Amino acid sequence: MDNLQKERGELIEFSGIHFASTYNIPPLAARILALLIIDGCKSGLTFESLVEKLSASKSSISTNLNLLLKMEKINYFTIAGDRKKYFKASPLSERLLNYKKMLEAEKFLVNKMLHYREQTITCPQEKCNLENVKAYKNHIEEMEELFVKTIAEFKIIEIDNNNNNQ
Amino acid sequence: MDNLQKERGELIEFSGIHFASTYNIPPLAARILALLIIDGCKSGLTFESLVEKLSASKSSISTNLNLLLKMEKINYFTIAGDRKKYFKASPLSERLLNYKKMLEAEKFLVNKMLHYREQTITCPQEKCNLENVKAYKNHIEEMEELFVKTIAEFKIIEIDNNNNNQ
DNA sequence: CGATTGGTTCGCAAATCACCGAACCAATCG
DNA sequence: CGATTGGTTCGGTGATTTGCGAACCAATCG
Repeated sequence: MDNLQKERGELIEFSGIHFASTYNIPPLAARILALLIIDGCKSGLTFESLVEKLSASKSSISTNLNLLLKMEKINYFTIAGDRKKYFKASPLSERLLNYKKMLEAEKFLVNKMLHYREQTITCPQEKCNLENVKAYKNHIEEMEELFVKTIAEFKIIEIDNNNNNQ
Repeated sequence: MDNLQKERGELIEFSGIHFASTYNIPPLAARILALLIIDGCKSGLTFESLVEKLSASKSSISTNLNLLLKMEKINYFTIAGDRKKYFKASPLSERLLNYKKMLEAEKFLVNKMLHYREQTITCPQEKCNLENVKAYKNHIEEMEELFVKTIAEFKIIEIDNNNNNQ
């Protein structure tokens, strides 16, 4: 019981650090995201509860919530006759999309590199280098395929889950 | 000819931005890395030439070179009877390793999350959530396999290339 | 109407970062 | 030996980031 609380604390802390560095977001935004993933999965968390749980100011919570919304890392829903917004983390499939975007950036770069290299081959060593870049590009494309496949699978699971819970 | 120079410039600029954000390194470090990938692939670049080409101070170049060395994004070799160090970007397989590390961090997180969730199931919706996380974990493991496979393939190509060029 | 609630916006202050110049060190050269 | 070369270390500074409080706004309540 007490142990579970400790586990929860560590989970939030670690998630926070992880999100801050991989998504390049401020620490508080990362902590909000972590909290929404861990505690907000059922019914979402309100603005107020985030202010309390993270003991941060209203302004900081507001700014960082809007940042996360714009990044589509979170979303919110409302209840009729209730002025509050209930925030939730985006489904896991969104997280996969993020990695996919990183791959796309890498692919774009590799393509540019390839185009440049093709025009500047002057010695056998550079030819090897070219082959290397081509192999790297191949790998990225393989990864991309796997991603597209998995994201599709995932979306189905998530829709299914949603239907079961309504 | 002139066009090629323009392409080179754009390539360096874009690579710089990409590396700075995906590796979380200072702009200058990112530009050094970009330059080493594009110009340094043959015979490496010296400290001096980096200072000139990037028109940065010796101290900044020194600091950022050491950062990149520590991160294993670059390496250097020396030539007998020459005090200079020749810096090169690490082979592409190193870049794959970086993505693998990110996956590992994500896996670690998901495992923690899973362990916590298993202890806190109280309603059917949470059960769905658990299934979701498990599916996500599966995906990560699939990706990891693909990585291990490709990195191995890559290492072979690289060793091969090296032998051909000696 | 005024009071309350839920949330935003706007400076501002503290902390951190990125880069610089100058002084410095260690190895080699003449 | 002193001069030069290749590179490091240190203190500082301007720019950026992160979070805060206070004032504010818009919607609802009594």
